[in-house]
Amino acid sequence: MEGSRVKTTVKARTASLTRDPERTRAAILRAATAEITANGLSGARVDAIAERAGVNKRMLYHYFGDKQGLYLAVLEHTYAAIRSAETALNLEKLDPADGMRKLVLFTWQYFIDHPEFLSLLVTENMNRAAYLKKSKQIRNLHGPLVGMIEVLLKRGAAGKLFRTGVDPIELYISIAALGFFYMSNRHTLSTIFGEKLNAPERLEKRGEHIVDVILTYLKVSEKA
Amino acid sequence: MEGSRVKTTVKARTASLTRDPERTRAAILRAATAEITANGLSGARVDAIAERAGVNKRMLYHYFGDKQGLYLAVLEHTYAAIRSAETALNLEKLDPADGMRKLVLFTWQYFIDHPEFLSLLVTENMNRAAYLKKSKQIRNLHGPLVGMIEVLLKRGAAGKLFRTGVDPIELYISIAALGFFYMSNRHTLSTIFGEKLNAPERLEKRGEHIVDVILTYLKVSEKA
Amino acid sequence: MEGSRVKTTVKARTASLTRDPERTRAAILRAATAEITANGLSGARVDAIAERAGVNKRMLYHYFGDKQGLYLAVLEHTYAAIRSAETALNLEKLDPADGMRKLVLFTWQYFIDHPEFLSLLVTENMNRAAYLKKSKQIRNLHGPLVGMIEVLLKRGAAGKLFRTGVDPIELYISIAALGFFYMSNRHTLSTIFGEKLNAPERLEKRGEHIVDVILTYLKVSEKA
Amino acid sequence: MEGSRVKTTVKARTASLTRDPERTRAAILRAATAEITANGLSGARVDAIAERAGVNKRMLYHYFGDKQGLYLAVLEHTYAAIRSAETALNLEKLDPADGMRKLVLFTWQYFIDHPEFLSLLVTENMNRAAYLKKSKQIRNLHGPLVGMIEVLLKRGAAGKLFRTGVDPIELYISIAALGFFYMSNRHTLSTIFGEKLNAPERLEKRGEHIVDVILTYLKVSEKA
DNA sequence: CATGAATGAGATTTCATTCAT
DNA sequence: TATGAATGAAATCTCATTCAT
Repeated sequence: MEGSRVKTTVKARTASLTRDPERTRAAILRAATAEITANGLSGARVDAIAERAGVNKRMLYHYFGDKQGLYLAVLEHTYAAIRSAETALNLEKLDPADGMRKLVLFTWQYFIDHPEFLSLLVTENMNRAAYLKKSKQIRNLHGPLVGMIEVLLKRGAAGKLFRTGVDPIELYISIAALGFFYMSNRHTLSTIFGEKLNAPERLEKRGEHIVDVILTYLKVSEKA
Repeated sequence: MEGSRVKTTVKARTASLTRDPERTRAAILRAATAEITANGLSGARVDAIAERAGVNKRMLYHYFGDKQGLYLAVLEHTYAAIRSAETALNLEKLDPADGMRKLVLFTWQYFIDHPEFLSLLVTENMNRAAYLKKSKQIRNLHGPLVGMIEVLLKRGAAGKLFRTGVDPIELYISIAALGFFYMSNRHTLSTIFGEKLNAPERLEKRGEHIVDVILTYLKVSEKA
Repeated sequence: MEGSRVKTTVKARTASLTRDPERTRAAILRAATAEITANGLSGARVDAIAERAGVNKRMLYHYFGDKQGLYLAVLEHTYAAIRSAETALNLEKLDPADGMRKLVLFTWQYFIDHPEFLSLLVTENMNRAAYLKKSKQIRNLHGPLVGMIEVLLKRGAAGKLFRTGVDPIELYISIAALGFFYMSNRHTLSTIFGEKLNAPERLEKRGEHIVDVILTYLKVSEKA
Repeated sequence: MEGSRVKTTVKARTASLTRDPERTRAAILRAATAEITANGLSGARVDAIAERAGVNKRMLYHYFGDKQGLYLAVLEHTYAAIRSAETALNLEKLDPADGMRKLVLFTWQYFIDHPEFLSLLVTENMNRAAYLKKSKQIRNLHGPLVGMIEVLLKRGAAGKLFRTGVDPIELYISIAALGFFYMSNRHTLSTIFGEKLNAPERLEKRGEHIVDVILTYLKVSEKA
């Protein structure tokens, strides 16, 4: 069996990574991210990771303990990246509608640019978030995100621009959902609908649609 | 490794399934669905499926060829179920807004009631829809769904109830997205936000939110 | 490293052990006993056991779970053998001195005939009896042995043949010690003393010596 | 597997053993003794030894060649210690019975105080004394011990205190056996008999028992 | 149709030892 | 002298699949 694993040709071991621990570690992490997001945790092969990274298999164990430890490192690294990018948005300087639009588009673009983030979330949910629950580092990362959205909503409501009573977590889940599902399920969706959802113009159109849905929802004063 | 596979106690082999081909086949399919959706395709164990089904391992091969064949059967069976349920909705008899509300709530409820459907889509997307592409049966299933939505939109636009120019596929993806993402990612979302997204009252609230978002979007005449 | 492992040529797989589970299980157990007693638990190789047994390596895991499970089975099997042989001695029919002589000589002869028993005890003590503690089966095996000795001592004391106040456990340990140490340490002892302790006439002489030491101790009425 | 290896926390590397060859060597030897006696030769880990010793792994190879060389050094060092302690007993000044008692008690106490000596003998016997045979140094160490016992026996026989015809080697083996087996097998013995053989008062009682057995044997004039 | 013992290939992990710095 | 990253070989264990009955 195992007919559906994704294989990749060996990365020409750039300049033979001798005696540069930091670089070796990073190479392993990068390779593991690629292999795990392509094949899932149980589908990922330690051999393949080592080969991709151009290092001896033994090194994975040296740096990360075991396959699970490596996965956890990948997870933490990947989560930290998006949350740190979000924090850099500086939405507080924009007016509420522009701030929200920026957040929505950023989120959408991030999903497009980082398919490994999507895959990893998918994998981790198949694990019932078992690893995520172990990582304090990650769990503490999300207060700022919610706070950011709360401020936008309050300012929008105060200026009579947005409806009131919106739950920031519910809203964020919707913002993420509209982009995440489209990207993470693009293979089956493209197949059943017979359209190339991956095409650049299609992606741009989708981004506008998401902004439209979210802002329309926020701007209307009365519930439907 | 393999610390995160989900195991289940053996299902009391109901009256020893000897000499009832149809029942044996169904038992295998049910067991395979459970095992695969719990652990993914590469995480699923043939032994575990046989044990769950209470049949001899050899039977899997007899009825389904190999693990991949079994997976394909599970996929087809699961997809056919939702599409057939949708067709039974008879939306054409309702007014556009009620019809849309019914479709949205049906979809949401279906995701709640059929976690195996979500898991299977997730798994199949990790496979880049390789199996789905092979199954003509499934691909031909989706014309009616799109047609159904198209009719609702046209009737709503004609009656000045809905905005015009809405792409039915884009809309369906959004309807599905708002529920799918919430459910499929509930483990990580619950963890990072520290809330129990699975609680019944939370699920009901989410359903209303989704209806709200979709109908608000459709009813507004001008783009935001 | 690992220069001191004991290897053995493959046992001609007698009549190819096809489809005879009981025989396969027994063959594995026999091979495991040989390999583990020759090399210790950590020195024993699963591959070597499979080869000795003439079965596929996979079978060890099929029948015994893992290497530790196999070791536990070996331990239980080996312990049960000596205790059952002891019970068959029927010492109650002999007069106390003859009974004691018989027990001592039996114990000594058993150690000569079953070097695997000695090796296994040695191995298990290096494990701090971790496996033995887990096995209720074995722990419950030793009441009869102590009882048997107690009866002999009482009858001997009642007949003024043996001294009084002898602790049966302490005595049994001495009986075992005088033979066990000689056999289990024969390699180093032969080396440092430059004598072949393994020679048959030497073994017989040792048996008489042990009987002499134990019976002299028991028969004397006053403490030295 | 490897569920039974004994691990220990790192010994605070006392003031970083840089540039003190003698100290480094001694630290390695001490650590190796601990690791090997705890886990056997094949169970001992080079990494663990280095960590225990607080030195770089490369140093083991520098000083001792390889793991086997290190083991041999441990063996020689440990054997030399007991033989040198024995020589210091000065038994020739005591009357035969007191001399014998002193030797017996010394041997017993030495086993109590030096569990690493017992473990090492056990390990070396599992190796069939392969290393010991290579070490002339050790083999030449034992003449004096036998001589010492011979003198005691002769003096005792001459004074009509001891029986005649006692083989000093056979006797020494018995003296050692009565203590060695009790200590080396204390884990399994404590388990099967359900008593704490390791308790201080139990150890003292055992010492008296051994003296009793040996002296009773020697003092009786007629064979049993 | 049904069983479950058996297999071979390959997965993860371990370990003594060497090498560049 | 000292470091610890790096290695290759080999160890334990897993898994889809086949085969004798």
